Amino acid sequence: MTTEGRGLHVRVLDTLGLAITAGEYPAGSVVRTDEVAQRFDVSRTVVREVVRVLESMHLVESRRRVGVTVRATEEWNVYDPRVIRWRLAGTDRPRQLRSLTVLRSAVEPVAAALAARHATPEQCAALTEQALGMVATSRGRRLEEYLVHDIAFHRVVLNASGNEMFARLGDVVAEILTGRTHHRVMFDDPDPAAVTLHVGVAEAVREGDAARAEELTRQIAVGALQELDVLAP
Amino acid sequence: MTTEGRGLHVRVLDTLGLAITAGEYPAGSVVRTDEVAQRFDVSRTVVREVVRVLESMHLVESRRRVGVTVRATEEWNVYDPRVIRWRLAGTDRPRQLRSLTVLRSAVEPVAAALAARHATPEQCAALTEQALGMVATSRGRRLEEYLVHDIAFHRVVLNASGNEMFARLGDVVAEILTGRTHHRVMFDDPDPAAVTLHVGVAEAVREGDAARAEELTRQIAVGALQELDVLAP
DNA sequence: TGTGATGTAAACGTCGTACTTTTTACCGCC
DNA sequence: GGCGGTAAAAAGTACGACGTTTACATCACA
Repeated sequence: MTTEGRGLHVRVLDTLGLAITAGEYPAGSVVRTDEVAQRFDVSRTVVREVVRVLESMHLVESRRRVGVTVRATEEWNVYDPRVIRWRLAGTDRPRQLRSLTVLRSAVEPVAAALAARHATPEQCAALTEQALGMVATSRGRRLEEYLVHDIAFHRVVLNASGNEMFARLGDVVAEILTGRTHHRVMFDDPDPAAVTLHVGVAEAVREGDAARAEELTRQIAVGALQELDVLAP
Repeated sequence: MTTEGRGLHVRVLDTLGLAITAGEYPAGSVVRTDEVAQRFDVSRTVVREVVRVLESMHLVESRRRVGVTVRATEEWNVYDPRVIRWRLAGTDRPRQLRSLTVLRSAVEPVAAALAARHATPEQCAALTEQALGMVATSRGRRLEEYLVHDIAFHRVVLNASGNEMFARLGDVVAEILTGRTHHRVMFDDPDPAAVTLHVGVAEAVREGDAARAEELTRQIAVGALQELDVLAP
């Protein structure tokens, strides 16, 4: 996540956002735009645009005569992809990972059930293809390849559900899975049971068996939650 | 939702956001900042801040030499509270309401189960109080009062789940319930079965019966979905 | 005639400054 | 000690200038 990219204000935004979500500025603390401008060596115009974006994420609140005050965590727009990225990159990554995994465990089973009803033939094919890919790469330390299929699989399910709110969680799931792979001991292959479950979901969706798709996905979710308990008690 | 409120840029933001989410600007169409500035009679500075916010919501994309282009619906940050508000106020309100209700039906049962485990005594008390309030106002065209208790009830459940992602959906649920009440024929009282279910959830949470809390909440969700089918086939 | 290099202008990006508005805090007066 | 007015601090807004990128057209050359 290099932040040097084009756009002067992106650098400031990323740095500030990361710092705030990491808790470097406790709730209620104030920042003055002039200070920020000076610190980053940019014009006040740029800072103001950054503040506007931070404000739209409910991370801060800008008030005259007092400055830009950091809001309490409970007010943040925690569904904003950028906020999620910042928090996953910050200090309370474990907590965040747990929250998101719980969300997954609630949403994905329902999404799978809907997918079983609405998936197009193309989506069914894609699902099977990704499941097979997972099988093929599930042994022999091919974790990176496995990850790609895993992410693609869950994305297809969420998209096939036909619900846009579900579909937009694809990035979150991708982030979670990526994080899990990269933070785990890289020597052990994926759980064979999980692989089987994925194949089963693909089957169930293809056959239009909503109940089974939901149940199998629920088992996948349970596995993900248990895994979290093992890693972070 | 008057938009005249303090802040010159809020007016522009609200107007533009509403127009975009309402589909007045098809995906790919371009807007020029100078045009907007002239149209709203504000400086380009203000427009640029608005564009930044719109950009952070993934509603638009700003590129040099071409202008501000509207993104496809699939790219929007549909979890942003403001985007939700705009869409609920716009033309595809029914579609949006359905998406959100499905999301609710996935999340709330799990949240209720978690609440049964984690709710504090205070939260249990609040839950019972709101449920009783629903009972008390469930007859005699007291829909507005009923609505207040209904919203408070679901908020407490989501908060008591202890999961911040769930907790942040409180506003969404409030929006849905409000919309339902105000768009329905105002003569019929709430479904008595739903009231009973709420009382049951409060009970189950208080007793720590996660399974029952989940099941009852699921029934509430099913009811909400069926209601949608009746209103918008 | 087709293809590639080149130039140009259009739009956003950034900056600095000046001025306005709101809100807080302080000070003096009753 | 309370009350009101005034001053200052900080964000809000405006404007004008210049920088930067890049789509598009034009032209040269094969």
